[in-house]
Amino acid sequence: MRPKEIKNSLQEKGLKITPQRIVILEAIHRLENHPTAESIIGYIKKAHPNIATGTVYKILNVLVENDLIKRVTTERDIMRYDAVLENHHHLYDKKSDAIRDYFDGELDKLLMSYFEKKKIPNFRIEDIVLEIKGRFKKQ
Amino acid sequence: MRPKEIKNSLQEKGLKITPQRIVILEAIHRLENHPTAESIIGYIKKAHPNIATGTVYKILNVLVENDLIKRVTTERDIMRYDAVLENHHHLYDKKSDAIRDYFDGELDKLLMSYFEKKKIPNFRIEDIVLEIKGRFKKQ
DNA sequence: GTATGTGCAAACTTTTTGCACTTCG
DNA sequence: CGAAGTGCAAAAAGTTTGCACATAC
Repeated sequence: MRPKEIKNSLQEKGLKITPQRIVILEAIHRLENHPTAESIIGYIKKAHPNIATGTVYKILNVLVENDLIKRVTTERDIMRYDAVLENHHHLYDKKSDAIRDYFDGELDKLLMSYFEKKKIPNFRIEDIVLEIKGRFKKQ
Repeated sequence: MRPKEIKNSLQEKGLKITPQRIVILEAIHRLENHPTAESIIGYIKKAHPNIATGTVYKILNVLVENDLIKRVTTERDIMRYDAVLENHHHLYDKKSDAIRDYFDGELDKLLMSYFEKKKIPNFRIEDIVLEIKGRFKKQ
């Protein structure tokens, strides 16, 4: 994602374009493996030591509320963030805390047709994300 | 789950049977909607006001480590627990914080056969849980 | 009796909040 | 210029830890 696109995405949501927001969005796009607030702060402070921790948290909440980033579901009590907005799934390593993205359009179609036939009573599905848990093999 | 079964499940794991552990296991089985530590503590303290908060957290960790309960994945920084051990999926309400269980053996078979054909490179799948996000309809 | 578990309070970690100051548009 | 955003420090929220005492087996 280029700087121009980041600025546009903020503007489209009616958010002011500030250096802090740009830097945080860039960091989440750059950092692999669904960073925590802590790792985003660590990464950013190298280049921008004056940015405040509280500001990072506030901005992360604003970005989530405006659908510019997503929170990743985990079993832990720490929040992690994802810059990928297209529909995708997550691979969770059972031993390490690694989480990787998994894209599979064929699977998405399969699920869509499955749930078109089989409705869940009293529930309107908007979105399905698979938590695929297992182990990464050393390559 | 009857008291006898709870005791057996602790015993099978080589854990000592204590009143605190029994009460906590009962609470998680009884409380709907995947309770937080806080709601478990609140529920328990009504009948057992002397049980310590720290003890509840320690016991929850022991129970998770011994596969007697599971942590539920959420986007929030609060841990929630699940007493249901059989394979199942979760329905997340986008507006409230409600999470309901969803059982679907047909879906499980479909996914199993799908991933038997289509392997994920460098990953060994152990378990698949669907996060089905949407809205509960008022009935 | 001894290993294991509990109660309590303090510490720690992560996130939120309030308010004066600053900046974007 | 005014609304929105930031920095800072304090507070809140959630969880863990250490240690003396208690209990299960």
